[in-house]
Amino acid sequence: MVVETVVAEQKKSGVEEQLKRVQDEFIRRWGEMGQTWGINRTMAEIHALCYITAAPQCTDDVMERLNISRGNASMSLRALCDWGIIRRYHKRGERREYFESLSDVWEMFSIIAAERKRREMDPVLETIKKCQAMLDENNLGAAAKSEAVLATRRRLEGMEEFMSVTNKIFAAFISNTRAGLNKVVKVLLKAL
Amino acid sequence: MVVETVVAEQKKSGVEEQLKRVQDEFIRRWGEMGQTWGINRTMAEIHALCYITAAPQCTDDVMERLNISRGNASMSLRALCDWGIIRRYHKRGERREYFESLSDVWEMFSIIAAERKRREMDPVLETIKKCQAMLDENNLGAAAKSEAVLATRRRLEGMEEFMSVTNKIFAAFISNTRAGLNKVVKVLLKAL
DNA sequence: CCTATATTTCAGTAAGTTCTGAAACATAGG
DNA sequence: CCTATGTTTCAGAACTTACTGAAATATAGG
Repeated sequence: MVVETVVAEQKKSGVEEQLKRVQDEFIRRWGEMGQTWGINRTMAEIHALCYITAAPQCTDDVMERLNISRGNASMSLRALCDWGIIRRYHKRGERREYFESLSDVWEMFSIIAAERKRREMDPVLETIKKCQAMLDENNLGAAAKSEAVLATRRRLEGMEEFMSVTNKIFAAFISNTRAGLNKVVKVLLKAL
Repeated sequence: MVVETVVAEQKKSGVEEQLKRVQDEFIRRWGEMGQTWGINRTMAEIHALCYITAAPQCTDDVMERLNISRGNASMSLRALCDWGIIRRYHKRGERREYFESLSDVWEMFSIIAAERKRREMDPVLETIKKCQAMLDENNLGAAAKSEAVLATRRRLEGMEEFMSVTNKIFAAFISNTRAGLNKVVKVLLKAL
């Protein structure tokens, strides 16, 4: 009886350890990826932790698991909430706040894509348009036909075409639900 | 006659100034965008300069135009060549080296996408697969059915599905020519 | 109102990155 | 072989970003 309990506990602990190793592996890789996409390592790691554990984590959980200070945890959690890819979660009767990740990866991607489109792609398109206006015949008169001006115009057009197509693709992803996205992806993969 | 020449020169100089303003605008914006996508500002600016001028630039051109040191210019130009989005260009009878940007934006994007897929997305997929293996029934026995393990598996699967679809889309873009890409994009945009 | 607990803020510091400038290197042409 | 011209490298400086730890703030519950 006693022996059985011990064995069961060992088994359980073995599984938990393995689970922890799996989580650590995932968290590390996610953090590394975040960095190269312009999200800082710690924020990416916190998000990975919330996502992979599939359970609300409190500030102390995050601090202990990732070995970071309270200040850092607090600020990074807030930033992730601002992005909208984790949410505050209140446990009844508990004082402290918990945080949980969205569970749908497609939804997270949509949120991130929307924000990056707005902050980084839209301004580029705007700049291209502005540059084109600056080279308009109205502004430049006959000189608008000079080879240098024409060459610049061609370059601006090449970039504009690319950016506006990319922008449309992003916009489509953003405005679609999971189901819609699946359809899109299916169509796309068949066409390729 | 003399007067006419002067007027012509003034006009020309006006156009050149305007062209320079356009280029500066484009370069600035491109540099800003690069930063948030994990490419440093200077490298992005050098690339923008080569692209928008549509003419081979030498090291001194780059240094003067962007106000950077010779060392920085040299190293950044090399890095851009390594990426493959600008190329060395030898002018007959000239000692110094020039650099020109690829002219096709879609081709540049393909090159960048290929590299980022290889360096950042493939490792994540690999890690997910590894994590899944670590939670296999073979490794964990009966405990593989515990709720915690099942929840983790579901999260890994969600991420795997997303990453492998994204990966396929990237792969398709990478392996296609300009014409192929256009077709893909058309199909996609119609489906949305 | 007070205490215990939880959270946020922020000045200072650590870590990381980008850049400069000068020296070393490379080479074409005399 | 020497000089003139151009390129690369790299140690250290300048700058930027991320993090800590402690103090300030907030608030539930007695």
